[in-house]
Amino acid sequence: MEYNFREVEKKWQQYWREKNVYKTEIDYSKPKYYVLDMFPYPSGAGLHVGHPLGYIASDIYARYKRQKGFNVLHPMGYDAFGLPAEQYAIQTGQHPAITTSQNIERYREQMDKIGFSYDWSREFRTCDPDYYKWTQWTFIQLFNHYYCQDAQRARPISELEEVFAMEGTARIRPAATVEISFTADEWNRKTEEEKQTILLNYRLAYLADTWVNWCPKLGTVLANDEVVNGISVRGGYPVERKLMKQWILRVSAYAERLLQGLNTVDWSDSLKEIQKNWIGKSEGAFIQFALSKNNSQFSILNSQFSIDIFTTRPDTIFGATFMVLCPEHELIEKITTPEQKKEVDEYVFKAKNRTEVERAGDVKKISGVFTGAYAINPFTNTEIPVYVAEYVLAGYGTGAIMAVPAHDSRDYAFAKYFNLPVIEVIKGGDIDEEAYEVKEGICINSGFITGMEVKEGAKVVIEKVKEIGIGYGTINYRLRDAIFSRQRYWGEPFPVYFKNDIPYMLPEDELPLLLPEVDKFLPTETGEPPLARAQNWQTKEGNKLECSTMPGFAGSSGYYLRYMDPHNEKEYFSKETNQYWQNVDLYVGGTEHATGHLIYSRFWNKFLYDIGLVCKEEPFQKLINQGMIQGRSNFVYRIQGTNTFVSFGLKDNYDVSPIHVDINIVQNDILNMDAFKQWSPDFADAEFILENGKYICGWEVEKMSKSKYNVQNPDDLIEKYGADTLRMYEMFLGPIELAKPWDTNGIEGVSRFIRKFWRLFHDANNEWNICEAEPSPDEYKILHRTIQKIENDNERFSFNTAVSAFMICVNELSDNKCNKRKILEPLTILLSAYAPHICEELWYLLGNEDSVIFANYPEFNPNYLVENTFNYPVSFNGKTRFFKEFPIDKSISEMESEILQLEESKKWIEGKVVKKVIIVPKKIINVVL
RNA sequence: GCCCGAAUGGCGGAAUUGGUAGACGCGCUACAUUCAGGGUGUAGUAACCGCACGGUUGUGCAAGUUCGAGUCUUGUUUCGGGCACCA
Repeated sequence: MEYNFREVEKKWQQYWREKNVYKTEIDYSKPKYYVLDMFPYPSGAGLHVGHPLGYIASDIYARYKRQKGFNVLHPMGYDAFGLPAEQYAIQTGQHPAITTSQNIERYREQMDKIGFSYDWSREFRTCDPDYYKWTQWTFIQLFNHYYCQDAQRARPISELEEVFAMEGTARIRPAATVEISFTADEWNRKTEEEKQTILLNYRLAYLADTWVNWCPKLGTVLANDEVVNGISVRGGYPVERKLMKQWILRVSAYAERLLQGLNTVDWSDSLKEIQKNWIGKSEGAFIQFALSKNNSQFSILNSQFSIDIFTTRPDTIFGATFMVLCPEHELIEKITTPEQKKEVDEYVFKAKNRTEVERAGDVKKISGVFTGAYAINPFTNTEIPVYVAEYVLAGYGTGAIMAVPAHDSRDYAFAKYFNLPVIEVIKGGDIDEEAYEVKEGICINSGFITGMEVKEGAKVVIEKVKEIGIGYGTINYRLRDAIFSRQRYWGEPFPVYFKNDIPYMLPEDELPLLLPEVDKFLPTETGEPPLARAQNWQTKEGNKLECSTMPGFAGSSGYYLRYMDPHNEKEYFSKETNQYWQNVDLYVGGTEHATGHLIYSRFWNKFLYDIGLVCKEEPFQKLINQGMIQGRSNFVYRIQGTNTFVSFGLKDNYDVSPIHVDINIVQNDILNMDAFKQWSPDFADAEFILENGKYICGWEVEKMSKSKYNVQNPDDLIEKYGADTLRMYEMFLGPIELAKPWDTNGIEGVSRFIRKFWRLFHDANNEWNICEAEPSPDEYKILHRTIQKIENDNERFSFNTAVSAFMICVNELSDNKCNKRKILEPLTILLSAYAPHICEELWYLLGNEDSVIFANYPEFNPNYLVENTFNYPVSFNGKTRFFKEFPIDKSISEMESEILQLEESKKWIEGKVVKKVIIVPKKIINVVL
């Protein structure tokens, strides 16, 4: 009988579900392996073929690892809080929880059809109170800790309070929002409120006024990685800058460790590079420039102020001929002279109110205004003018710079525009033409560093400023703190209440703080977030609760930990489960999370590491980025003004316009003309100009989208070809990490392979036909070459070449008409990671249901001898099967009786009667430690 | 502008350590089975010259190292990705 994939796949999926074969428990007799996919946000559109690509790869690897004797944790869940469900709720009034549940149901259905080996008993959603309780709990811990820069780790805030009471800020260096100092006496005299306000300056989760990306259309703030070119990633609305009181995570405190940690993980270089750039470490100096006392009536006042700058080029300080402040700089109003005030105020007002889009729009346009004030270059002792300009950013360094026009192109352009002096301080350039921006060379016109190499000069200048007491060498990071408040409904409520406007944490035993019901999912009339609409949104004592909710990345930052112990009601996860599962060994997902989720998660994990909750500092040991699957659109060509369509090869002879056509009515670029006529009433009476009797469509690679009619739904492909074929074809498309267009054309090849594999076990009349004879050396050779190749490919995640190897193997066996059990049986195990359904069925037909697998040494090839062997139970298609090494000098019956006497074998086989013993090459299931 | 990565037939892509380039699949061509279609099987398929034996060229482009380069070095072009007034 021909292979009936519909029946077989349904049968085994049901079997796996009913018998819970993929349920995973801690098992100290086996080494652990944790394979994780980036869990999906369940959108209304369901899965398209791009989504499962990574899931299939990780599933293959998980199954492969199980065969190798590892205890594999392979869970799945949903990132369920988020904007789309809320936007939908605003439009329709339907509660986001309902939309989310429906979408999840659809996702689950689609995933089940692909035959994944997830342990679904561990599933949870980030919107489950049982889960977000621990998101809230972690937030409280962040609030209760500060970052000690000397110890390079988080410490309890209570320790800081003790130090403050004993010796003030004199000797301690906590990471802070603003540098402040006070003595123990001053601290002890402060009121409780004042103390709490000061502590916010140090907490890892703190509340502060900050410039945020405000999206008026969405009515919420967004994190930097949620904004691209001044446009919101979700929805594509303009984003502006606004000063607001927000919860913020002090991610920047971990900048150095986030950077160093990259050296210890196995990620692609490009991904590490992205994170490195995002963290943006630069070494330089912090230097104070005193303001000149000579200018105007502010002279007395000015002597109190200095302009603090950060520079990576202290060696060029002799060329600093002016200074620039960002428009947000607090010094501006204090130093601007009356004559300049009007102009400055206007400039600052305009700059502050410009949206990010507008600002980004004219990066090249030079603008700025003189404040009337002068600073003093501490080394040349000359007065240099102070400007305000947009090209200096508030969020980086100190928001002020010393401008060295000779060696910085932006300063150069600014100096030329305002006619400011340009002093060359590094030899080699032509500063009449352009700025000479090199990082090496000889210093000139530079007082005591003249003649030195640039690097040496920088060192000497740093020593000198330190000596005078106006600065020091320092390291600056571009990584900014993460704004953690969202003015939305569908997110985790903060476990925070306010007393006299000071925030306090709820007691841990009152968690979870449940998301309240509201009448509408919109902000209130007074502009407060939706939670302000909730009845009695206050504590038992009547204190006001926080109305913002947490952002999408809150729930996804620590979800991988919860899978270890998902039903624990007392803890996030138990120490024991964390000790066993440690961290994620293999994480599979898209690069788009490089500067978002993957930074936040690492931060989250490092914090939990500091407080002793997790045993590994890095959460994801190896990471694979599956490439995006692009769409492959098909086109028909209509002759202008007619309803006649020209085939691709002839279109150049006519004046045609291309029209997207649904890829579901095109096969191998050949249009199904009848289906086309039915596709849209517009085309009902279409006529065609054909080539060789066929209508050939054109094609192009584009983003997969509904409007381009190029979305390929996995369900349709499974219906037509089966899950095993889909799984193998997605792998066959190309290297997992490469972006590639989806092209259904090749799927026939894999489908053919599956049928061919099936036919190996059957005769010409499709009757079961397996031969028990001893295989020939040539046949063994085919098998063992394949085992070797697949093992190799699996280990280096080269799934596309592995599929090729299977095809070659089956072609060769089929050429030799080889239907020998001893060849096909091991192949079935080998292929089961890729095509689990057909292999499970064949295994069953082979009569191997309750079987013991023996591994032997193939006699003909000593290369397959492996020195260290272990007797492990192996898991194959979810069922644990006993694996025992088979010495060459014993007969099968001898081994059979030996194994049946073993206590362990009875345990492993769970009381089942062992019917038979199967011999396979040991390499397939050997554990290599 | 800066930082990564890639470039191989009509197409997707192989080539694991510098050692027969083009595996495997799609598509295409021919033949067999068949009323036909589908399916299956067999043979061919980088380009050029040649009936054929065979020969020449060939991994974006230009040089170099080497007995030998798709692979290493330098320069260059194009495409993709990241960052983007980051001082």
